[in-house]
Formats: sequence, C-alpha cells, structure tokens
Amino acid sequence: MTLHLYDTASRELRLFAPLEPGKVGIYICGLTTQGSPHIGHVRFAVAFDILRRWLERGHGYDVTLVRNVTDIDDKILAKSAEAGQPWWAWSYLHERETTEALELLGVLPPTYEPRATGHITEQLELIQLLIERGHAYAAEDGSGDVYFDVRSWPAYGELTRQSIEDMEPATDADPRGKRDPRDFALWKGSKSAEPETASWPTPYGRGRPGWHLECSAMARKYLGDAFDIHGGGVDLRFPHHENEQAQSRAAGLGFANFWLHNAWVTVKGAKMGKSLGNALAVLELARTVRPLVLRYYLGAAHYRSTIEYAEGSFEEALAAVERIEGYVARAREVVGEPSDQLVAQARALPAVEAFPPAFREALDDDVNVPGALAVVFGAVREGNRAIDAHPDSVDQEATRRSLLQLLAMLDVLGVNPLDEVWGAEPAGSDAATQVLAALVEERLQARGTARAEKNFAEADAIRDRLTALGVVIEDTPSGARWSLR
RNA sequence: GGUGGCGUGGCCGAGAGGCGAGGCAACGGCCUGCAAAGCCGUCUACACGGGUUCAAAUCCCGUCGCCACCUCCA
Repeated sequence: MTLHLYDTASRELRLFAPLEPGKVGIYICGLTTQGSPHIGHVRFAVAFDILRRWLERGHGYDVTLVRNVTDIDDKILAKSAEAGQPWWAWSYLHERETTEALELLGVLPPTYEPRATGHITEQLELIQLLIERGHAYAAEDGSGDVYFDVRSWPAYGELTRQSIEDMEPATDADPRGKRDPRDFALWKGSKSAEPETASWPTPYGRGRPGWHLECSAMARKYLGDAFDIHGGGVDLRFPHHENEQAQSRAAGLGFANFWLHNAWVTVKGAKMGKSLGNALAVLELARTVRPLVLRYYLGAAHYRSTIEYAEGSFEEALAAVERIEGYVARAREVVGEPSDQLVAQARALPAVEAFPPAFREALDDDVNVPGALAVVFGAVREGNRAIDAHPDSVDQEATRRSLLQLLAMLDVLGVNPLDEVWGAEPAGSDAATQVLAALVEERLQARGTARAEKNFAEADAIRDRLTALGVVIEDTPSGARWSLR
C-alpha cells in the first residue's frame, strides 16, 4: 500500500498520499489538435492510463482525471490558415482523430476534457488576480498582450531548476511590450491577420489565450487550487509546466503536488515528428498492426524510458501478445466460460486477490510496468505448466483462479485480450462467422479422418491450405484448435 | 553557456552494492506422424579508465559517445 512516484520537481521517488483521503485528482496535458496523432503523441495517454487504472484498481482511489484540449494556439491558427480552413474546424477535426486513436488503444476516457476556448472567463479571472497581486501586467505597447512578470516571482524556474540569468534569451520571440525577454504571454492580443473568431473581448482589448494559462485555469476549476498529480511529456517541463506552476502559485494556488513526465518515442535516436518525416500515425498504423499490439508496445517500457522504435518492434510486441493470448485461450477452454463473464469476474476481484505481491510491488514502484509484465509472463508459464502436467485431468478451479488473476493484471495494464475494446471474438455470433466455423470444422474433420488413416499427405495438404487462408491449426489432446491469424 | 537524462547480452527492455527480471530471436532437448503451441535447457551482459569495498552493472572521480529542454513541441 505504499505507492512511490517519481516527482520531477523534487527529482526523487516520493511516497504518494492523496491530498484528500481516498481521492486523486490528475491533470494531464497532451492532446494535440494541430494535426493527426502519431504514436509518440499518444504515449502519454497510455502511460497515464496505466497509472490511473492502478490508482483505481490497485489502491481503490476515486480518480478524477482531467485531460485538457488546447484548441487554440499559434500553430493551430497558422496551420488552419495554410489549409484554408477555419481554425475551429481544424482543431476539432484533429481532436476527434486523437480521441479515435486513444479509444482504439483502449485508453479509458478521462473524467472530463475541457477546452481552452470554453474557459475564457476563468482565464481572465486568473489574469485579474495575477495583476492585482503584482505578477502580471498589460503590455504598454497597446498590443493587448498580458505578460507574466518573471522578475516578480523569485521562485520562477524552480520546477526545472533553472535560473533566469542562465536562460538563453528568446532570440526569435518578439519582445514587443515585455519588461523582460523571459516574460511569457498569459493573454495574446489579437493581430489584424488573425480571424475575428479567434479573439474574445477583455479589459485589455480583444485577444486569445496564451499557451499556458488555460491549464492553470482549468486545473483550478475542476481539481481545485491544489491537486495531486500533473502529468505530460518531458518536453513540456519547460516552458509549459514551469510557467503553469509560476502563474498558479503566484496567484496563491497550491497547484500540483506531484509532477510526472513521460519520455519520448524515438526513431534512430531522434524524436518522432511529422516534420521529421519519421512519424507513425496511429490511425494509419492500426490498419496493419492490431491495436492491442500497439497498446502493448507503447505501454511495455517504463514510462520514463525512451522507447526506441526499430524495424521489427511491432513483430516482437505481437509475439509477446500472442504468448499471453495463447495461454488465455488454453485456460478459457479448460474453464469454459464466456469471455465477458470472465472479464467481469476478474474486474470484481478484490485487489488483494487479484494482484500478486510482486506485481503490486512493481507497479507501486513508480509504475514499473516491465516488472509487472515479468510477473504476468511468470503466471503464463506457470499456467501452461499446470495444464501440461495433467492434460487429461486439469484442475478446473485452479485454472480458473489463475486465469482470473492474470486477466486482472492484464486489465490494469490495459492489455487484456478479452477486453471488449479489442473487438468481437473470432467465435462471434454473426452469421458469417458461424458459417466460417462450420466450414473450418468440416475441413478439420476431413483432416482428422485422413490422419486416422495415416494419410498424412492428405492431412497436411488440408492444413497447408487452411494456413494459406489465414486459419492457424494447432493439435491438442482434445482435438484440433483453429484461430484466425 | 544553463538544466535534465541516457549508454545493460544478437535485439527490445527492467534492476541499482552480494542473490542470472522479463520478452523476442537463435540453438539443443521433451512432446508431435510431421508441424504449431507449450515445457525444459543453452547463449552469464552492464560505454571506457581509475577509485571505495570482503564484494561494484549498481557508490565516487574522470573520460568518451548519444539525446532532450532553454518560450512551437507528447
């Protein structure tokens, strides 16, 4: 019961305890609505999905997960203009694509998903508070910009341990009405080239949200002045998270208790990016790689370790997934219960019964998924061994317990092959599937007859034919089993 | 210049002073008519150079290489 998480702010593993007993508030940055998501973009969602599931299933916390959508920023305005589309259409299109990608990967929906443009009032309130407290000012050049005054906040830089003096001055940034080049925009005055719809009236003139303020305002609204965990990708530490913390704390809010940051997905050592030409778009990839395999791949490494994508990475993940699925299928045959019932029972299992100590220890140790997977594979080996030991008289009750425990563990990691999110079972109830099953059974009977007559040429021909069509045959003591590849 | 991180077997990827994580691949064996799946076994690794210690992949010092962030970034 002692969960430790690596807090980026203190750079150490800290014992996690919620601010309010039994409840955990999490705010995550990351939804990209500038373009279609690639697997690097969605890693954060998988990583924090596992944390969220563990907090709920392993610790029984009531989790409120807020995942924001920053649906307006410089890039969205620029890209949509380039594409000749309204910025809001552009943003919403990509928001939907991202949501689709995350659902495909079995990421549980957040409790709420607030949009920056839906919280203008809350942002203006926060600006007002910062101005009153002497930490923000409206630009004196009449641009309508409002800046955070970094010199007025001595703690500025504390999250990433940087001192203002050592920072590279922003060479490309427009100094405009800034008192200090490192001051950042809370609010951006509308420019003449920008669409009318991208601005809102304020006491400082028409304008739109800066990049950081929306997170502070929305976290405050839904999670309170202080909340438990703030997450996002490593690259967001500075400036985004540093600025969020500065503006929230300067406004007198406690803000995040823990800062968690996930690492990148890289290709040949370089970060993945559309502009770099090495991006693997999730929705495209999903046409050739099963979503469950993608999910396994993205979740299998520790969240703070870089995942290095290489040729064959998905094949490896597939092999691992098939190893798990192989045992699940075997055990399910022994147990003989429908998968939805098994999943429900595994989910209803009390945490102490569901999770072996080694599994619990691994996830309690800063969400050590590789360690947890080692327990999973150990369970798979044990289970296979138990069935192999007495193939003719398998202990049904023991197999059932082992299977439920395994499913519970897989469920926490979001890679439960029986989970309905991965789609219908091959042995589904639709007409086409039933016809297929009947036809395959017929061929298998013919093969069985041929084998009984020791006509192996004929038997192998039938098997080869089915294999070529994508039907995998496995002989078991109780007869041949088939599955679709 | 500042800040943070990384270098582990053929590959991926945990661990963090003694006890061979795990997955994939390969090879050998069991099982099988042959396969497939499964099981058993083999491959005993920690960038380099010093140091501390009874004991270092792990701690300390140095070196080399790689990456991220420093106001667009998952």
